[in-house]
Amino acid sequence: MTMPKDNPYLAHRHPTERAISSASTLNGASPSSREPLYGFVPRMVNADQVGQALEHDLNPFTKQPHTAQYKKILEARKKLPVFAQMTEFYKIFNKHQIIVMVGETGSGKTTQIPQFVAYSDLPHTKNKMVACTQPRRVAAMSVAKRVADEMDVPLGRQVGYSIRFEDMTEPGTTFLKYMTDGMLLREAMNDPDLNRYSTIILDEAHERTLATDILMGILKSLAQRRSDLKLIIMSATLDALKFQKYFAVSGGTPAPLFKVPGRTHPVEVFYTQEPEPDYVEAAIRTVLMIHRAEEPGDILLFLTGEEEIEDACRKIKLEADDLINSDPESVGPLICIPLYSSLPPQQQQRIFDPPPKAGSPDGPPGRKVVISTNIAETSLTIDGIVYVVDPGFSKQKVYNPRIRVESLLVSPISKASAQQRAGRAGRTRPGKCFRLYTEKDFMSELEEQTHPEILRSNLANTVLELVKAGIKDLVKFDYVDAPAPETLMRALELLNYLAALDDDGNLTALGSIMAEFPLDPQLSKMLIASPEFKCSNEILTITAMLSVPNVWMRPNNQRKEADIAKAQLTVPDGDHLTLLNVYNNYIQNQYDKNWTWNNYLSARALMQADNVREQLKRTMERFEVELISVQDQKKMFMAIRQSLCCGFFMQVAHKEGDKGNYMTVKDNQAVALHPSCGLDTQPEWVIFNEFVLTTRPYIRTVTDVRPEWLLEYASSYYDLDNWPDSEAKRALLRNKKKQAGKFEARFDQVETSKEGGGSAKKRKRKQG
DNA sequence: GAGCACTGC
Repeated sequence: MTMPKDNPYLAHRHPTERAISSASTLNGASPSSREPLYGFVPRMVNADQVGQALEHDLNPFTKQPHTAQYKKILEARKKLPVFAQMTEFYKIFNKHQIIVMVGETGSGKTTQIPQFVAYSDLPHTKNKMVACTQPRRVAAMSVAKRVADEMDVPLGRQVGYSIRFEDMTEPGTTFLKYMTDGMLLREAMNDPDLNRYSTIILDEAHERTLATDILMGILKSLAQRRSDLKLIIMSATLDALKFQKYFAVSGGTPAPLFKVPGRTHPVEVFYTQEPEPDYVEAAIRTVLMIHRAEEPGDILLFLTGEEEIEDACRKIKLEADDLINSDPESVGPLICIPLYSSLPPQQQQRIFDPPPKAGSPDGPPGRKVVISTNIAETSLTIDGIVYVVDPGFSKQKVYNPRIRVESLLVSPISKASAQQRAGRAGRTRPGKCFRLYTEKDFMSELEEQTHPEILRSNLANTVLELVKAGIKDLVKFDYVDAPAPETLMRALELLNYLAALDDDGNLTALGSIMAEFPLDPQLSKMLIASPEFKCSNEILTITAMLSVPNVWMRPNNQRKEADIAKAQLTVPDGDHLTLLNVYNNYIQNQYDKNWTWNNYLSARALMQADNVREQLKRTMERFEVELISVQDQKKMFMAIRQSLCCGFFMQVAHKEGDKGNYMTVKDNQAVALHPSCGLDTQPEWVIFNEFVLTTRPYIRTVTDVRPEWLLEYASSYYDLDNWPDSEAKRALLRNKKKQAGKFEARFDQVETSKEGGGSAKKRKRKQG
């Protein structure tokens, strides 16, 4: 094995390595007056040494005396299961490059392991960092805050975090960094050797997010190039062996396992005798049964989506009120709290409200029921839950590479998911979990694990990031679970049509810039092309608006009012232009929350759009993508519609017949304009942002375009010779012929007419 | 004449 010359950890293999010494202390000084890290040799540190350093009066990283708060927190840390196994941890960590760690809920792994590593790596002495990734922003933030407190340092100095829109680190000072997995993946794209890190810890690896999966592949091969880099993969029990095998050393010996027990209470699991035909009805019945018959304690019910949840809330409330009225002596009051991601944060906070008080001083106590999507399975923990009701379903993303469509399907959950749900009942005391399916179905029908995201996603973005990170052969890339070859093919094909990759699959100059934008490739292509049409300011806004959740609110009881408000802001030429108009009005109204409220718009989504817009703007400036606008509105609208064609030429539909039926070009999928579409006519050609499969196939966020733009700005895709026959193809061929005729006619006339004259006429015709 | 599971850059 060859060692890189600048390997800072090679030193300890040589007698010249020096342990940290205390220049200021005299011989014979007592241990506590020495440097706290006196005698520490990087990666040969043991638990006794660390134990002493933790008890030292001085903070080894700030050289300041420890505060009283530090001592108090330290006592609590010592009670964590992971703390008791520090000796074992250092034995394994010092000896191996890659380790897999299993630590159940409550073990303290996320806060403690990175600190243990820091005491061994001593990254601050080598200008390195220890990184710990998290799948979610809030986790990265809150854990960093906790660890900064534990280490007695201000957040953002020695301990920091890095998430999109927020870098709370100080270069040169921060040596322990919590970050989102996506953020580390971005860094790997521009610095494939990740040289600033001495150890990288992937936390929650069992969740198998797309970014964590790709990072595992990248880090596995990086570990071979950088023998000084250590990796820790932290996961739940069920997946540990899979990761141990994946990270096996060259001889085939699995990576070593470091295991720490959790600290949770037992949960008793019950199954139904027979399968339940209607899981929502069964769930409501079970909640009421618990409320009537079980000891005090809050209930968590898992359902699949907003509508189901709101519906169940109403029904449970009604039934519970009936129960109380008929039997106030034995049934206490009950509140139902819905929980899903599109709820405003303020309403999400309600899950932490205490349960209602007893109706009378001697009456039965109240109970809280939280009805939640999967958000309560991983992202949010609610204390005080004693009963979990699990119907066994969730909405899951599925990707069909054949028609290039991602959609959401209600599907049975996995065993791992069911276990996670049950565990939510045992966080504060022993609990019960009611599964609304039979034990036999649990054993034989449920998959062991939820399919990793990489198998359920469109990979266009990921492929571009990987190519940018220098990974040449994506088919041979060492995936933990390899995606379907067709998924990769579809991604490569799209990137090639967008000119991000050349015909040999090499990154083009354009593709290299596209990869820098945190966007789908269609959007980044459109954005980069837009200065040519002199509307990059507007395309920037539209791109930001397309990158955030839906801005339109439509409350159940105010649909009519919401639709009227929306009509006021609608631009009939296309939904993309409407999005631009909404954003501009939002700015003109100075980000006014009342204005958004009165217009049935989501203030949260608009704020997010503004935030995204700023970030994208900075990237544009960095790569000198010019920011310009044409003043004339007619010209501007035309330019925007042309820019759209540069990115979304593969998402075009052609009207067939006069009944409003559309057919996507090339794929020939029958679709209809989504009812939310604001077009005042049914144009022959439209470009759409997304295809959604609900009650029928719809295209959503749609704008009127002209076929000649498609032929001109996406000539390689619209190479009609290779197309199967279709109405769209014949219409395109007719248009081509017409354009050629016009061109010749213009030649004959000598006098050329100005561009735009014809379009004004067309608009008049349309409106008249 | 609809509906956004959940993350992330």
